[in-house]
Formats: sequence, C-alpha cells, structure tokens
Amino acid sequence: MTKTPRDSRGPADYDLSRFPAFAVTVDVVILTMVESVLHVLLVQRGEAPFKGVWAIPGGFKRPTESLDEAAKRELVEETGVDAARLLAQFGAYGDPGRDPRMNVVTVGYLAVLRDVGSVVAGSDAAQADLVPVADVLEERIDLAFDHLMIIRDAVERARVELEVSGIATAFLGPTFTIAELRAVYEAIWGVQLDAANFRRSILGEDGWVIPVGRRARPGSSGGRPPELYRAGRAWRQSGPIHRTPTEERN
Amino acid sequence: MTKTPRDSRGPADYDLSRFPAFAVTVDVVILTMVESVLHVLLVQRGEAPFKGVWAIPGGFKRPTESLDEAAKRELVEETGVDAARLLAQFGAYGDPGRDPRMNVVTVGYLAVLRDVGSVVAGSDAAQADLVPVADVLEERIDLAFDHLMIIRDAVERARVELEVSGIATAFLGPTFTIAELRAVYEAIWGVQLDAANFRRSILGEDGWVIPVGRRARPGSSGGRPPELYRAGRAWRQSGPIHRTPTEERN
DNA sequence: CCAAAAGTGTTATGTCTACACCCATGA
DNA sequence: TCATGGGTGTAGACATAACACTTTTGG
Repeated sequence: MTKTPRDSRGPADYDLSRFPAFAVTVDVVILTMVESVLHVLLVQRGEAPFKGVWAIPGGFKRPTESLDEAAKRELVEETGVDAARLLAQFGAYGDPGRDPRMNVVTVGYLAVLRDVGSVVAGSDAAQADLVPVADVLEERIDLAFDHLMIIRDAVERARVELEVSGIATAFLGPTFTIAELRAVYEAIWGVQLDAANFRRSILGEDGWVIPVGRRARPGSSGGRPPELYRAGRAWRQSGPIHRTPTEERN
Repeated sequence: MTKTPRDSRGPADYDLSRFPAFAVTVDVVILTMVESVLHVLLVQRGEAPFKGVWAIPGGFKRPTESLDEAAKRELVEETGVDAARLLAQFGAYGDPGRDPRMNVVTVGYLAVLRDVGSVVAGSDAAQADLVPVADVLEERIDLAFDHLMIIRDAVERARVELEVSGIATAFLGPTFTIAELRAVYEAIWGVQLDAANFRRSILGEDGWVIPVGRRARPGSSGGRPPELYRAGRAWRQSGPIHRTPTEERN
C-alpha cells in the first residue's frame, strides 16, 4: 500500500486499474455454548459454488465502513444481535483460488454470544444452524471454501482469549454461577478443572466476578444452591485462569 | 465472502463488477536489534501522498500468490533476506480513507531479522533506515497513512510472541550468549531481569538452548568469558520466560 | 590487585494441586 | 437420610525473586 513495485511506478500510481482488484469480505465465526458444548453458527449456501454446503456467515466489505463495522453489520444481519460481548479480528485469508469465482481476500472475525438459540430463530437466514465445534474440527461436516481452516484458527484464538481476556463471561448471561463459568473453560479447553481451586482462582483477586447476593436454584438432583455473580471490569485486562499441561482430559 | 447481501443477489453473483473493488496490499513491519535497542525498518516515500514521509515497506498482493508469499516477497525485495526467522500475520486494516487514493485493505506482517545493518545496504530502496521503535511509538517520527497504529500492533504482537514462541532467538545470530538473549527480552518488554534467575529459567528445562561448547570473548572491560549456545527446537512451542507485573522498569 | 561480567547457591515467599471435609438442598 | 453439588481448609509440591557468593577475564 505504501510502496509499489519500484520499477513499474510513476505518476499513474493513482490509476487503480493498473493494480489487481480484489473483493474483500468479512467472515464471522460465531461461537456459543449449548448445554455446555461449544457450538458454531453455520449457514447453508443457497447457490453455487458449494450450493447446499455449510459455511460461515459473511459478506462483502463496503468502502464506506471499517472492517470492524462490516463484521458488526454481518453479525446483526445474521443473528439480530447488535452487540456481541466479544468481536475480534483474528486473521486474513487470501490464497489464490480459495474462491473459484474471483480474487477474494476475507478477514475473519470471532464473535461470542450467549443464548443464541432464540436468536437464530429470528434470523432471516434461509438455513442457519448451531453445530458442535467438535463435529467441524473432526471433519464430520463438510464446509465450503477454506472455512474449515478459518474455524480452526477462530477456535484456537478463542482458547487463547480465554486465558487472556474476559471472553469466558461473554458466553454466559448477565448473572452466572462459578460452576457455569468453569463449564465454559472446560468445554473450550477440553480439560477437567478442580472445582475448589477454580473457585479460589476466580474469587482470589477481586474485579473478576462480583457477587450479586442472590442464589440460583439447585438442579433437580439437589445440591446446595450456588451464589450468583456478574462479570467485573478486570476481565478486560487479563484472565485469572491459566492452562497447565498436566490437566489435559483427552 | 460466502454470503452476499441477501436481497441484492442472484445469478449475477459471478459478476465481480457489482461488488466494490479493493486494492489489497501487504505491509511488513521488520524488527531487529541494534546495540540492544529495538529498531524498525522504515522507507521514505518517493511520491505523493505522504511524499518524503517515513512508511512501512509494503506492496500489492498479486492474484497468483498467497498473503504469506506476498509478505515473503516484499521482505526479499526490501532487505534481500530470503528467510526471516519469524514472519507472522498480525492484523488487517481497512478503514475508509486510510489511503486517500483508493480503497485499500492492507494485511500487516511482523518480520524479525538479525543483523539487518548490512542487509539494508544491499537494498534497492531509495531511502531506507533503521529507526528506534521508541522514537516511533512516542511519536517523535511522523509516519504515513495509519502506519503508526500498524507498528503499535506489531510491537504488541512481538511482546506476546516473546512469551509464547521462539521469537527471541530470531533476533540473534546462530550462536549467542545467555546475556544477549536476556537483552532481547529486556529491550522488547522494557524490563530489567535478574541475570541469575534468567539463566536458570532458560537452562532449567532442556530444549530451549543447546551449549555449543565454545566461549565468547569477554568485553573490553573484562569479565569471565560466557558460554555460547544455539537455539533448540522447544522454542517453537511455548517460551520459558514470562512477564511479571512487578518487574516493570519505567 | 581491582573492576566487571559470568555463573552458582541459598533462602524466603508465593502459587498451585490434590483431596479431605463441611454445607444446603431435592427426593 | 441419602445423594448431589456448592463451598472451605490445608498440607505438600513446585516455582519465583532476591541477593550473597564464587569464577574468570581485562586493565
């Protein structure tokens, strides 16, 4: 952008037609938890290429909007949610031939939503569904274009964000229990965490979670009713829980 | 990319002209150490806009190459180095008006080189120079376009990579001393590390550095001659040294 | 011999893990 | 009262920070 090929440049630098034109799109990987299992929102393509195949929702960037704005717009169009708790760019993809129709460079965004189940119903997408991420990563579901790679990168980014930012509470409602929060970590990292130590890590430094003063109902199988918490501000800085190699589950 | 605006799409989907065309460029932030100070390679623009202003080297992506390949090509064109020890994409930038001439989306890459001093001489760039990163971040140097933001992001990425990958040895030659390695951490994080504890952290687990069996010459002011090491394979996984908030220098 | 830098030893402090144990509820 | 999950206590293992001390060089 700042430097053109040196030998082929001159005053005609302003002439866009001399340089390869690309379509620029934004693809949004929308993650959510359904019954303690990590899911991704996919749409079924209505036309060729890859007609009928599952794909990540996305669309063309407009010249008048930033990439972040384009991602936000796509998210609203697809889910009706106007403010994701997390919407972060994680990569750009521009391999030649990744779209058979034309030269396309796409920018990948990771969005985290809570309780998408009801939201998807309100979507105008012809075919949209929440799919377990494991089904995608283990290739039990075919995806269009290079979307498998994009989802892989998005999930890896989510795993890192979990260690570093407040992404965990983004999966949950305005109030939650420590056990629900722990379930998010366990699902995304695929590990089993000690409930007692997890609780201490979260409550140890203040600013992470704030007690609401109410208690949730115990499950149908009984048990002591857990305290309810809401997310504190410290989640914007760096998360309190860190992965250790010793606790791998599989 | 996979989904076009629903109401305005049809069989004419294949017609590229119906969608906004962008120029796609790759900008490479090249970092290196000069006398234990972190530097970035900048080029002086030869023409408007921002004629004479410093900028990150970069260029247009070609339809026949991937983004990674474009970054590698730019690096070679600019420095003559054909294999950077680290070349990682860290972000895409597409704000409207970021280039006054046309719609440009640029993909930022971070490159780490050792000993660029001699390399820059061999460059075909009209004006290229290594500038202390601090001069850029503290805005003592004006940059073209949004390149200040891009460099900020690149340096932040370097700080994270230092904690997580083998980026530290990429700043050094094939053999190095523990003190040289420590200087890399101190320069990039802006901290003062205890030499004794640093040494133990690096040598504690094996795979990080491998002793060569030779010793370097002490400095002109004397001192015991240090052991020489080379980088081990474990650097590809996760780094041995981690930042702590207590050791901040400024 | 002295200054300087490499390298080693040691100790206090803090953090993490595993697990025993108590608490409050549904059935 | 029993099973279940929430919540607390604690001892051992482990990691980290601080700093005194020894080693080996140049001047």
